[in-house]
Amino acid sequence: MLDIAFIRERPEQVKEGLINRGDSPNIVDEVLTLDGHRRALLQQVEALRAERNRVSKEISRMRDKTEREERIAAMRLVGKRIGELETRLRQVESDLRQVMAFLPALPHESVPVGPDETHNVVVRQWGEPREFDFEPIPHWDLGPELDILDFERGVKLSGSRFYVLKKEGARLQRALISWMLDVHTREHGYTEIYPPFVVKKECMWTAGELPKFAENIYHDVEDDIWLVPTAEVPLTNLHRDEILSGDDLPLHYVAYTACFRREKMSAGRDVRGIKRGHQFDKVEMYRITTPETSYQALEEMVEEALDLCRRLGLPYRVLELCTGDLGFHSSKTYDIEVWAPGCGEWLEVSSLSNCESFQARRANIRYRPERGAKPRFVHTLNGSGLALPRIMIAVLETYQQADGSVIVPEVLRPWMGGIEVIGGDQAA
RNA sequence: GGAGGGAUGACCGAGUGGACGAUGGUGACGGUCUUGAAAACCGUUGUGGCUCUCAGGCCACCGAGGGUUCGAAUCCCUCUCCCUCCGCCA
Repeated sequence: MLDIAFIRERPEQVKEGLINRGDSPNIVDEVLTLDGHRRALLQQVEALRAERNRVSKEISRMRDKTEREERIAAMRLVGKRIGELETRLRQVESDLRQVMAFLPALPHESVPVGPDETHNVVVRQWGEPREFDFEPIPHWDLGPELDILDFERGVKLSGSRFYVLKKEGARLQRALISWMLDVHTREHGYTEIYPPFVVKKECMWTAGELPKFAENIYHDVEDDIWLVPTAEVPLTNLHRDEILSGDDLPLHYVAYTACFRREKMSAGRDVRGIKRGHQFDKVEMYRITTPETSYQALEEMVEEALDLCRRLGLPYRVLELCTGDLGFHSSKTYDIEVWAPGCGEWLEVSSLSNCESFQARRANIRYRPERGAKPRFVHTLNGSGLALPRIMIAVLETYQQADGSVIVPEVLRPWMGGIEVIGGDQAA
């Protein structure tokens, strides 16, 4: 959600941001028109309410019965008028809220301007893709051959885009999750959170998922409860409607959740393998900061996510998303991609965003810089640290051997019960 | 699932139609006193909106949303959440 006062004062700047994103700027004029109506009505209503308040107090003190009756009759008319105006005001306010809800976050000035993902900029790169002396095979062949990944039974249970992990496959995922959580909590200073995996509709709206992305989220109609598409949703809502003390900031949270997405937008794409399932696991980093420190925090989060990739020995590149590829609620985003030699592509394993005050406004999360000072909106940041299926793909494909076995990266072995190789002689 | 009780400011808690944005207490902050601290005493201690050069003015907010009324924290309706007891259960 954008600041209505800001839109009022700098409409051209808002329009420019929308155009750079590839959105229509017309919505700004719509907002300004509704805002004008709203304020005009509000002034009328408030003037009448002030009159009613004043006269009602007088009535309570009146002795003269006739005069009293006269005033009550007069106020009855005023009340009726107020009621009419309030009805119109409510309508205008709800229209305005509705239109505002579709306004995306404005891109930060440092974000490269461009229409689509072809204009994203590679800002960092690390590691060399491994040289193979045999033809590396994709994980959708590797997994079933090792008997750690079962697509047919996943489909039998739940339909397309579902799969079953077994044996060391399941264990590898569990090891990765535990390891990531341990690194973030012990070394990067995060507080671990285990949130609900389903939330109320309100939480989806707050996080910016609704109303725009309703068709991508599963929900239960009977209880109107929604399955989280990312841990970012419950984490954003953790401090909803709170005024934090300046001393509390910055807050660093890390949470593991399963994530559920209907993937209606990408029907038919990436159907092979575990790259894009309806259900996937993710460890999510989340920070709440002051406005002054949020961009520094974003760089730190990127570094923390890259730290994991380096320890796993996975070559990566970092993309700075251009304005046209930016997510709805983000002002600046970096994507981290690792190389998967089997399927031969860069896989997005993390997306790190500074939402500035966009979510904070929707969620009404503020902080008091110091005692007695006025509350200000916080900045919120989120980033995967990391997304499991794609890291699994990269690990399996990168560390595969000619005999079809997979070497377990050294950093993970303590979480794998000491298993060094999946398949081969040590097969469980 | 059944029965009952509740939601008021940072916290506790009073308030059942008119001077209540809200008694009182706790905490916090400032001050007096003190060598210092404590105690005691005095004072301060909300959020948002509209208007506005400033000072200020006005409006709204007592879980949420409607309604009754000249006037609602207070009465009515709907919803949400919490608690207690019983039942069921990983």
